[in-house]
Amino acid sequence: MKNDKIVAVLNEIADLLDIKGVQFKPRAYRRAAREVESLSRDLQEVYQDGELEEIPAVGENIADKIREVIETDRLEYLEKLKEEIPIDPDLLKVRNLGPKKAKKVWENLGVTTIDGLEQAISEGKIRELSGFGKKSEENIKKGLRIVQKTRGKYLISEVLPVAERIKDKLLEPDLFENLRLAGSLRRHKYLIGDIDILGTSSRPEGAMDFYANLEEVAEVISKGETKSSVRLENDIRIDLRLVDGESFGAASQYFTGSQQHNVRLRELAISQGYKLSEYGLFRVDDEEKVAGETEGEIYQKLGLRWIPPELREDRGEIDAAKAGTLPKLITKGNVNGDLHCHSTRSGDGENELVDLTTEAVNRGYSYLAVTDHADAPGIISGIKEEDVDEHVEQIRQINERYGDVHLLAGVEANVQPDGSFRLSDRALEKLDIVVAGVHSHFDMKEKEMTARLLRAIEHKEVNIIAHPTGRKVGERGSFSLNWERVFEKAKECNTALEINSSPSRFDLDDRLIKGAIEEGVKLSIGTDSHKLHHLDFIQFGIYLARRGWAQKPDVVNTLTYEELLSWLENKPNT
DNA sequence: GCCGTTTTCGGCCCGACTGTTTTCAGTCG
Repeated sequence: MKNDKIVAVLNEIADLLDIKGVQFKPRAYRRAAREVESLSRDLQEVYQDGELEEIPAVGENIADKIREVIETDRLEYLEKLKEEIPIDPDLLKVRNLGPKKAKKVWENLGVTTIDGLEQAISEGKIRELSGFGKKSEENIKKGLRIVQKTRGKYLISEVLPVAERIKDKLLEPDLFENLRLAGSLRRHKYLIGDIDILGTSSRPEGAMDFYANLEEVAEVISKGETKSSVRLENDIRIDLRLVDGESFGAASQYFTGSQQHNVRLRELAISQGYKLSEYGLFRVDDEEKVAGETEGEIYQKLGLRWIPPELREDRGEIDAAKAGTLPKLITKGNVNGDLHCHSTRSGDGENELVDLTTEAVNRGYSYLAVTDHADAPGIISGIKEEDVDEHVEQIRQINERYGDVHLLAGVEANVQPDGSFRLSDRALEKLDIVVAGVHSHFDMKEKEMTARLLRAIEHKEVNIIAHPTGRKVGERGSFSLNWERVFEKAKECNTALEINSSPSRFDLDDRLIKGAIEEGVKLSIGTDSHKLHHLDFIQFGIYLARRGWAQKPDVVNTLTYEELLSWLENKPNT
């Protein structure tokens, strides 16, 4: 996909213009970058169809620049800017060093990189610059440590339990009347930068003191009466904001974000003669407050339905809220089963069938698919052709003994480089469900990889494509695929694409989910469980689905057992 | 540089905290 590259180019232009001190243009470039980022289409095709300028926030000038990058793989305008300002874009990722200060260290000290900044600090040069001092140096030094150590992001699966625990602790001594997790965590993004907590307290000073002195706190970054930030021992940062009860809704709205959503909302408020801040919605004429206690009344006063936090990304949700066409998002209660689990039959699986059954019943599931690895190169003791009968028989026996939940006999078959499978069609036919996934040869060219996956999608026994992009979070990128063709084929063949809920994968991601749904493709939420507690990952898959605007009918494991069986059998002949 | 129930020019979100500034600029969210 060219989109990522264009997004990077546009953001880099914005950064450099910021450093130059240019007004407003950086904002324009950033908005365009955001719009391109949220496209579910490949920019190459938008370009070929001559529709670049139909992308919101992309006008004549930016469209020209996108064209130049696509055609020549370079951009003269950016190259000139970089010559003029040779600052490495990574330098701006250092906290406490914004465009103005970056410009200063560059002009006065010739610093253009993170390494250069580190050296300038160690030589004591930073504190001598005008506008800088000992404290500034100290803060930049801290920022430097963070950027080098963590690159700043954590998985929701790591952060959510921490946030819940801190919130519970804060509630213990009766200092807060209200507490709510906000920010990207409330929007259920899978990567979280920091934890935002919002509260009300009649004793703000005591509340802030208690917070800053929690045993988990390693460092107090800032501390005021309404806002304090700390860093925990594990380096995660928490921002706590206190507001009055009558502003709690406005503050919830504001601190939940995203920033882009908020900017849009404020612009909408202005166009209607209002001013929106974290304190409430105010009429401009007489500064009268017209809403603020709940989020709902703010959206309502602006002529909108309340928007679920997962959708607040400026991806069309405001227009949908205006038109009353917001999706009715899938919920945990809609999910009737898990369609990707491993048992001890997979070499790397630890779940006994009996335990899986019990756990499925505990979760109120009607069915659970046992999709053990099929034999393939690199797979430890996968199911071979001659094991299939035994696998099926074992699951049938469990089903006879425990009537409360239906186990489905399945495999996770490896899609070989040519798109075929090692198990014969006869073996696959015997199974209730077949999940197919790519587990090797990740670096094929887009054309070959697309052909490989299309062949798997149209195989008459394949029901679900597992972890369709192959990416592993923080480890391996997606492989190259023509998504329009994948979506088209998946829809035509009634093959579902998986939302793999395992934190190491989170694949598909929200943007591709939205794209798939728009093309009419069915999705399946699976946990890829190898241990019993992995079954809980289903929650993260549902979060992802919600962020991708998924509704109940889009997801096959919201079907009842009978409906699911009929879906599994209803594969058109291709 | 983009955009428009403020339309083809004149706007572009808003506030808290910090530090170095002696009245406010810079950064962040």
